[in-house]
Formats: sequence, C-alpha cells, structure tokens
Amino acid sequence: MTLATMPAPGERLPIGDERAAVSAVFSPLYQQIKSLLVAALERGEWKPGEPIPSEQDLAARFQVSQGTVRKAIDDLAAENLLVRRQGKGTFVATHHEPRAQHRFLRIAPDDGEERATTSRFLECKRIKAPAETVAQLDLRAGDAVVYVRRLLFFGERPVVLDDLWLPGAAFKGLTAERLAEYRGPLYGLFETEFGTRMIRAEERLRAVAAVPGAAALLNVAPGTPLLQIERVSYTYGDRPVEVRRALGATDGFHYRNTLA
Amino acid sequence: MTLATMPAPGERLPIGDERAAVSAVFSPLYQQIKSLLVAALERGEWKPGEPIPSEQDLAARFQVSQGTVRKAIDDLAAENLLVRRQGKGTFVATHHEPRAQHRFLRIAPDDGEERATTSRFLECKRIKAPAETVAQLDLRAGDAVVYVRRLLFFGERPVVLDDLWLPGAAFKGLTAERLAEYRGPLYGLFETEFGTRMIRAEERLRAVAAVPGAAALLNVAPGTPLLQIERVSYTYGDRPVEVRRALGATDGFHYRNTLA
DNA sequence: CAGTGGTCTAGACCACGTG
DNA sequence: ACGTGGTCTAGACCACTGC
Repeated sequence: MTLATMPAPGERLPIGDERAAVSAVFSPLYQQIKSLLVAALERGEWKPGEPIPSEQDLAARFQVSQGTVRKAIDDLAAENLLVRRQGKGTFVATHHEPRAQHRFLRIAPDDGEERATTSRFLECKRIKAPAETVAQLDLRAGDAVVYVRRLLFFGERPVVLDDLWLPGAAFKGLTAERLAEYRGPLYGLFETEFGTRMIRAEERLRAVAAVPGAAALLNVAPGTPLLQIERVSYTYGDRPVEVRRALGATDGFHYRNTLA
Repeated sequence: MTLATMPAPGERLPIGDERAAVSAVFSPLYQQIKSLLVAALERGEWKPGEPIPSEQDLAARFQVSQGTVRKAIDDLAAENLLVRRQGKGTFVATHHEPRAQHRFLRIAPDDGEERATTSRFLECKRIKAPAETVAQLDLRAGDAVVYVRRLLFFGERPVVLDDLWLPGAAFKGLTAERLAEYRGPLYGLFETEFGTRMIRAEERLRAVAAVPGAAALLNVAPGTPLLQIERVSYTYGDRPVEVRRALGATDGFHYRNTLA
C-alpha cells in the first residue's frame, strides 16, 4: 500500500489528518487537494522536472477519488505548474524547457527565424533596495537586493537590455562569476540554484526614447524609440520575487502577444 | 422529449445522424461535440448573450452522456466562447460585457483609475485592399476593404490612434454615420450589426517615433516615442476578420500584460 | 506486459438563481 | 419547488510509454 510509504515530509500527522487539517475550511474538495499539491510543490517535495505520484497514489494519499485528484491536477496543468505526459506521468514544470522560455521571452525577430540567444552580463552587485523596489518586492526598508544588468543577443545583435532586482535574502550566492558560467535561461538558474520558481508575471509596456547609455549598448542612436517592459514576477502564493526592467530595440524585432 | 423539438436549423438529418455525420473522423467524442457546438455558434443558432440549451438537453440531442457535453463546454468556456453562470445556464459570450472589453483593450492609465473611453471617428471609406492587407485577411487581389480611422480618448485625453481594415464583403453597410451613432465597443458593433464575432487576436508591439500627423492627433511632439500595436483578429475557425494598427501614447498610460 | 494519463458513462448530491 | 451548473464518486475501457 502506498499510503504508508508516502507521508508528506514535514507532516507529522497520519495521512488521514493531512486532509482533515484543511477540510475545516469550506471549499470544494478538489480545490483543497490543489492547495495541498501546491504546498507540496512549494516545499520541494517534488523538484522541477520530476514526476509527481500517479493519480491513483495521490487519491489514496488524500482519501478521495481519482476523479477529484484529476480535476485538481487539470487546474494546475492549466496554470502551468504541472505538465501532463500521456503514458508517462505528471511532471513538475521547469524553466529548463524550450516551452517555458517561449512563454516568458516575448521578443522575437520579425522574420520568425529561430535565432540562438546569448546573455552578456554587465553587472552584478548587492545594493540597498531602492524605495520603489522595496514596495514591489514586499521588502523592509534597508533590505538588500541583488542588482543584475545583462544584454541579450539574438545571434550577433544586442536586442534587449535587462535590469533586474532580486531579493537579497533568497539570492545570497548570486555573483557575476556564477552568471558568467551559466548557460540557459535565467529563470532556470533561479529555479535550480536558488529554489525560487517563477510562475507568473505582470508587465507594463511603454515606448521610451533611448538614453545615451542604453543606446550605446543596443547599438542604436540616442533618442531612438525603445520598447520598455516593466515586469514583476511571482512565485507560489503570489509572492513577488523579481523586478525587471527591459529596454528592447524593435527594428527587426517585436514583442508578440496573443489575446484570447 | 427534447430530442424531436431541437433539430439543428439547416440540418435535414435526424438527430442521430448529426453525430454520425462526424463520427467517421477519429477523435475523442467531446471534441466532436465541441466542433458541433462551434458550428452551431458560427451559424448563429444561439446569438451572443443568449443561453445555449442545458447540458441535459445537449446530451440528449447529441446522444452522449452529460459528462461528455460538460467537458466540451468546459473547453469552450476556457476559450471564452461560452460563459457559464451557475444556476442560470451557459451563455454565448459577447463583446457587450465589460469583461470582454478588458480582454481586448490593453492600454490603461498608470494610476489604475477607471476612466470613460470615447471614440472619435476620423474616417471611414471603402478602398481597394492594400497588398499587405490582402495577404493578412486572406482576400483576393482587388477585393475591397473598409478602412476606418478613429481616435480613442480616456476622459479628455486622446491616447490611441487606430487604423482598421475590414473585409469589404462582410462589412458592407459600415459607414461613418453608423459609427458616429454607435456607443460601445467596436467589436460589439461588429458582432451585433455584422454577425462577425471576434474571438482571438495576435499582436506585434514596437516602439516607433510619432510622425507629424499622428503626433498632432495624439497631442504630442513629432518624434515622440509611441507604442505601435499591429493586430490581426480572428473569428471562428481562425479566419482573419480585421487588421488593426494602433499608435498609443504611453506617458501616463501603458499596455498591460500578464504572462502565465 | 504493466502502468500511466485520457475518455466516457451513470448516478448522487450540492449550490445557486428564479419563481 | 424546480432547473441550472458544480462537485464527487466508481468503474470501464482506450491510448500511449517503456520494459
């Protein structure tokens, strides 16, 4: 029986009580199961890329029918926290997949050609969080943040200049060396090395004139219109974990979006 | 029995054959039901804002279980073609709801205050479709399109200059007078008066410098960076029904987007 | 072949809106 | 009280994956 073999780590209560502990809250069963699954994801019971237990096992663990577990997982798959693979199982979503990158990197070349993107990191330092960032990241005045500046290339062409502010506590070991060595998407690094999984972001886009510094890096004339993207990223429980400001050159490139 | 009372208009076959007609195609039952529902929506069997038959009635009509109909409707609700309302029924989505407007008007004031938006129509004429538009709207060379130019105000402030190209055939009676009289979202007009329901759009965003004409209308200096939004809208079956190019002033306003 | 998610069914009961 | 969608269950069978 899988029941006895799968106690939730950190849960001292027998299985039956894992459910009893939340069933006092009035809400549909499958939503309670959803919360339990998110909590398990959050505490790292299953790591990004790994499979979660089968629907049958989870049904046994939570003492509900398989159909109820299925509905909970359906929701989480729709929210991109989990990925179903027929015949194989259900997996924790990860940023180390082309699929996730496509969702969060919205700048693309006009001709639609796939181009290799590479990062050049220009700066990485710990600073006292600016007042605005304190508010956006739910920090306390005086808290530290890690500030990163990077230039994103499509092929040989510099296209996006990113400035990032990350909570100092969660990103303690993030250094310029670490960034320079790393290959792959930044969110993949955050997820693997810092246990911080970004799942959602809110953006505000504007057109702005290039200031001299940015213009030089992006290889455009000062004053050139650039696409400015202000992003706040969130992890489980809608906790903000990153503030990012991007400046993108949009001659030959564009920001793609689907309204549905 | 509702079976006999609900023949699909335009379907001469008895009910059983409505399903048999498609069941030759191999695909899950609920997807076939989905297609049948979309086809019914497309031919206007139920109009925007109206309720569709209950799940029980549809199950009887298509000779499947209620659970299968439910799954088909779940999908269509997720795609925003239908709207479920507990206790009341399931309704055909319409652009005459604040909800739909929020989905397709992504420019918003920075302070988050709700502001009344009004349109001023500057132009409306039939022209021969430009070559690019021919391709985007799947027309034939020489086909006519209706060209519309309008200025969108937030309160007293002109914020977005829109240029629209619509297929001439479907929008035959669209005139400047018609537009001037109308109150409400453009897509609402298209849906109600021209039987063309927009359900999805693809956009490409860029930063561009304001040309003198646009600058004057938007009350900014020539050369000011503007947000340019190129949109192609689609109706049922992914048929393109509108090309739109917007130029937005982004001082005090922004384009909001959620990545999830 | 066994195990996984995917589909389909049938039936019970609940929550909500309306008369 | 009735009809709607919403939840939950139980069980059967299918489709895909990997051993």
